[in-house]
Amino acid sequence: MAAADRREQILAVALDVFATGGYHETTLDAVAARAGISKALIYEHFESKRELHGALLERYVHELLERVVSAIAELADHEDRLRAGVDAFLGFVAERRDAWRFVFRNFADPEIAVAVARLREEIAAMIAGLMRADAPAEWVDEPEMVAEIEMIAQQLTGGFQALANWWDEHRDVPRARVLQAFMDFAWVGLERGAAGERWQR
Amino acid sequence: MAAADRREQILAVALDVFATGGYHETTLDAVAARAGISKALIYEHFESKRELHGALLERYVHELLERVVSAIAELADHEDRLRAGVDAFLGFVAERRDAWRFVFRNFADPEIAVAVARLREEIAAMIAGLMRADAPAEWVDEPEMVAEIEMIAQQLTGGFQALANWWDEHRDVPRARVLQAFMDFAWVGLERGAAGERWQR
DNA sequence: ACTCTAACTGACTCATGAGTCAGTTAGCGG
DNA sequence: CCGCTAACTGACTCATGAGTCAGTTAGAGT
Repeated sequence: MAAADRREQILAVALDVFATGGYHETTLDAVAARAGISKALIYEHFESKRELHGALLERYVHELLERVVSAIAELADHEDRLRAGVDAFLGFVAERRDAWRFVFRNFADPEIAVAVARLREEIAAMIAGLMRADAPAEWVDEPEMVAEIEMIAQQLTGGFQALANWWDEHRDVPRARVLQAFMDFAWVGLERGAAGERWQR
Repeated sequence: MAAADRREQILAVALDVFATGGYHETTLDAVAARAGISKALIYEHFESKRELHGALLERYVHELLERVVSAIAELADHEDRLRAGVDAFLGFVAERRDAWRFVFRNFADPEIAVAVARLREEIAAMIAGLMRADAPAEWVDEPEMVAEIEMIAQQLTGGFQALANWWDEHRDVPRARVLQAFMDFAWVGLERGAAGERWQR
């Protein structure tokens, strides 16, 4: 078997094994066994367990981010951006089931935490943009309001993550309905915010 | 040192150590060192590492559940129940910081998964109750609507969890505001549902 | 002062899993 | 048919961490 093919096969098997247990729970012996090769061969392709794990992490976090970012790219309207970003995320969950589980299992990992924080900031900025449209600008930047925005962003991202994970185990539900469920839920809050109903105490 | 006191001390130290790393990341040697005792002494009080971990899990999951359930107990109105339950949960996060982190780190654990599922069902039932008030009863029990309700419940619980965790690192924000942020966010969606705006396609 | 026991320890065994190495095989160019 | 190298393996080392055991100490009761 050619080296490049073998490397890909090891990555594929490792993705699967890492996706069911976490990092500490999975052993390279198990990966080797599942791939039908000896453990030593894994070390021909990867320096260490960490490197193997890191290669997967980088590959799929990058892909996920890529999808979201490029989906958002040319959209200006806040609602369009949110919908497109979330839909792209759902696309990843739908098409890369193992990868999603793998990523989800590693949400504590620094690399992922950074990516999630980035998305959260994106959403926070979107909310701030909405608020600015209806409230005095300096109001929006006050620490009280900043905290308010952060809390909404936390709830949106946390809620979405839970929803995505639920969908992973209810694939019969069409993607469009999941997207709609999120938009309904998120947007009513934001819409209200946009209408200035909530921000003025 | 009396046996009962020592047992409590070990539990306290173990809570702290387990709360920073997960189960696999923490060693009993580390717990013993932090407690200033030998590892063997831990085994005088607990059968195994699992049992020590399990004792903590049971204690605090039980306490958390207790708080929520007893806060909800005598309330009938759906909004009151949601507010009281969430506030009780926040009380736990506020008063038992280490315990919250410990519990949070173990969200993958079956025992916790079961408890969370129970709370989620509680919320799903509440949503269904709201819907029933405004929509034909048989409509609510259709599989399509059941999925819809589950998705909302997922978002509520997932969003709240993220919010609670955020609060854990932003203690300066008053508890009442966190509660309000959640209620604002959740209730606009539910209120709309109650008004029958969303359920009739 | 003398047990007797509960609290406690240091030094062990044993299993597991990461990482290594001295090779063996297979297939391909000459 | 030979030899050369890339792919591959079995059997190892080594570190770590769970769990054990043969004791030692301290202090309460007589």
